[in-house]
Order: sequence, then structure tokens, then C-alpha cells
Amino acid sequence: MVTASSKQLASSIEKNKEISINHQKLIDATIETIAKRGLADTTISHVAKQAKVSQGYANFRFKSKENLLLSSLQFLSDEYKKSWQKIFEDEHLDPVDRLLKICENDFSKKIANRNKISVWIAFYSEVKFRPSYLSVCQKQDEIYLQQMEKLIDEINTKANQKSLSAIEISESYHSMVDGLWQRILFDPKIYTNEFCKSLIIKYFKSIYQNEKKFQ
Amino acid sequence: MVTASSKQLASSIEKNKEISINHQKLIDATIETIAKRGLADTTISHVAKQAKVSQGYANFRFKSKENLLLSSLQFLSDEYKKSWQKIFEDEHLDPVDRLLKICENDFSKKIANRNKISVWIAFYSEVKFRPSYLSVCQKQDEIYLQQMEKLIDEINTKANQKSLSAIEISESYHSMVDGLWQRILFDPKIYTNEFCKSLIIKYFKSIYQNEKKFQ
DNA sequence: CAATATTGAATGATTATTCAATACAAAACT
DNA sequence: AGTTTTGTATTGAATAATCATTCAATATTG
Repeated sequence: MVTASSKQLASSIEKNKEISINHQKLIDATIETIAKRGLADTTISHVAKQAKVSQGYANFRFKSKENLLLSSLQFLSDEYKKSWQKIFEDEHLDPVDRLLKICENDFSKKIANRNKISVWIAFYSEVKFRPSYLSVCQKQDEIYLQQMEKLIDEINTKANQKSLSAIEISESYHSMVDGLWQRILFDPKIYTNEFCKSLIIKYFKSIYQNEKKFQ
Repeated sequence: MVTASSKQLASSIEKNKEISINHQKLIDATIETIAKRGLADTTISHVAKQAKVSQGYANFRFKSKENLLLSSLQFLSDEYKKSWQKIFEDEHLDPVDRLLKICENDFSKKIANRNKISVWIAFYSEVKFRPSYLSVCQKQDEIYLQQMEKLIDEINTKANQKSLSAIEISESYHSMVDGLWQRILFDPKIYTNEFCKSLIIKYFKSIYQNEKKFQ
């Protein structure tokens, strides 16, 4: 009896594993396809071919194309969130070091590469017309900004910086990052990840002139 | 003879006027349609209805949908360019005043409104896949950045500001503008044009701390 | 009466979605 | 152990909808 039940369990896990492999395979294929062909030219058929499953299956698995796209956006969003959440929560690190790590993350090859940026921008461009996209993006932004504000506030206090509020600095940072990501897509030869990061660091340097870590 | 010829001329102008009215009507309708429904959902049929001409005519007039879209992007791009070109060339104005006018223009209701921003972002998102879009956007950006750099360089010299180069400041400004435009689209209640402009001005204030015009 | 502008219905291509048919694997039964 | 049964996973061809493009027919203008 025990054996039978554990066998069943094992088989069930195995099955779920298989299922989630296909699930992730399709999401990866969606991201790759959007990056390669653009959202406008991303069809179920292209995604299915990329994922090496049949067209019918891709649709069946996610119920609809819309749902597959949304799941892919959610995946990207979660991946990004995990990467910065870890940094914000690292209490061992000095606030300035945390900020530097956030910058590093925002322009790391894993996050700020042309494939992922083109997917982000593709979704951004549709946000106004698909409330479901907006809610995924907005929810993430809000938390990021909140944590960023808290962090900047700490730095402001320590550095006795009063001319710019924490909100102002985090909003400026955030919009600069968005703008630079766009630029990486347009002209990656000029806008290398290193260049973008250094631009941002110089922004902080001009605000916190006495902080040596920004030198 | 003179009369005949001038009549002919008048008629030809009249005709061109008619033609260009339809031309512009379709471009306006394209921009409105993209703003209202998104690029993905912009069909010749929607644009034609908006412009109050037949579907066949819209296509005939612009040879293809692609061409209509490109012409609309070109129109937006030209309109924007004219607005900043005038300011950059205004030699009577003090460099700092010119910079302030550029900011004002970049966040004026005519330029930074939700309709136009959503059209810009729609095209941006396809830039990687349509070389023709890229060339329109890139050409404009290059000149803007070049002029901006020249202007900032003047201000740097006058203010004896040396820690940030003119290139660095103009790149930062430019990407911040792009990022803020995006934000106006996402959350117009928080990101009002005034708020965005003041954020930018504060950026300049932190760089040129002795310049009273940024207060 | 030309000549030109404009229409709108027809065409063909593309694409999301459906679903009957098939492959596959695990379980039940000799 | 081998065979059959059962249930699930996956396929791929058929369907129906949408859309850009074409073009013969019609309207408009000079």
C-alpha cells in the first residue's frame, strides 16, 4: 500500500515536471520569438515551432494566445523582481553598496540584454490597450519604486542630502533606466551596458558629492 | 495666355491642396487610431473610417499600409524636430534659457500628450524589426543629441562645470525624457507634465548648483 | 465629354482556435 | 512476462475570422 501510494506520488511529480517543462519551454519560445520577430509578427505557429511542439498543443496548453503572452510577461516580470528583491533585502550591505548593486543588476547582461529589452518594450507599447499587461507592469514598478525610495531615503539621511527628495531621486533613476534600456536596443554599439551604468553612477555622484563610492 | 497659364497654375495648386488634405487627413487618422487602439489593432479599415474615406482609397493613396505607417511616423518626427530646432537656433537666448525652453517643449502638451506618446512607443517597439522606422528615429535623435551637446557644452563652460561632460549630461537628459514619457503613458495622474519637467529641472539644478535659473 | 478621384465588393493570404485522430504510458488483467 | 485496457498527451488538418490589397465600376471635376 505504501509502495503503491509513493509510486503514485512519484509518478504525479514526474508528470507535473513534464508539464512544467513544456510550460516553460513555450514561455521561453515566446520570449525568443518576440525578441527575434517582434510582437506584431509573433504567431502561435512560430512559437510552437521554436518550442518544438505542435501548433494545436501550444494553444491548448495556454488556452489562448493572449494567455501565453501574458504568462510570458509575468515570467519576465517575476525574474526581474527576484533579482532586485534579493538586493533590497540584503541588510548586511551598506545602503550605498546596495544602491550600487541595484544599478549593476539593472544593467547586467542577464537583465539588460537586447532580447529581453525588446520583449519589455513590445509589451510596454501595448500596455495602454491591455489592462492585464498594465497590471503586471504597474504592480512590479510600484514595489520597486517603494523599495528604492526607502533606500535612497537612508542614503539621503546619512549623506545629509536635502536638496532632492528620495521620491525625486528614485523617479529620476527609474526613468533614466527605462530610457537607457530603450537606447541599448537602438544603438547597442554606443550604449553598452557599461556606458549606461557609468552614466547612472555619475548621476548619483553629482547628487552625493562627498560619497567616495560613486567615484 | 497669361490668364490661361495662371488658371492652370491655380488649378494645379488647388489639386495639390486637395491631395495633401487627404494625405494629411489619413496621417492624422493613423495617429489617432494608433493612439486609440494600439499599433497591433490598427487596420486600414479603421484608419479609413476615421479619415472618412473608403478603405480602398487609403491603401491606394499610400500604396501600402506599411507606407502609411512610415509616413505617419515621419510626420510626427518632423513635427517634433521643428519644435526643438527653432529653440536650438535661437541665438538671442541665453544658453540656460534655451535649455529651459527645450525642457518646456519636451513636456509641453503639444509634444508630450498621451496620444502622441503612445504612437511613439508603438513605433519604438517595432524599430528593431523595421529598418525604415529605425532610420527615421535615429536620424532625428542624432541631430537632437548633437545640438543638445553643443548647448550643454556652452553652459558647462560658463558655469565652469567639469565633473560631467556635455555628452554625459545630454545622454542622461535624453534618456530621462524617454523614460518619463513612458511614465506619462502608464500613470498620467502621478506623472503630470509639470511633475516630469520639474524632475528634469532638478536634475540640472543638482549639476549646476550656482545657476539661479534652475531654482 | 474626357480625365481623374474615389468607392466598395471580391480575392487571397494569414492566423487563432477547435477537435477528431493518434501516440504514448501506466494500470489491470491474463 | 505479455497482452489488453484505459486515460492522458499531443498532433495536425479543418474552420472561421480578419485583413491588406486589387480593381472594375462609379462619381466628380474641369
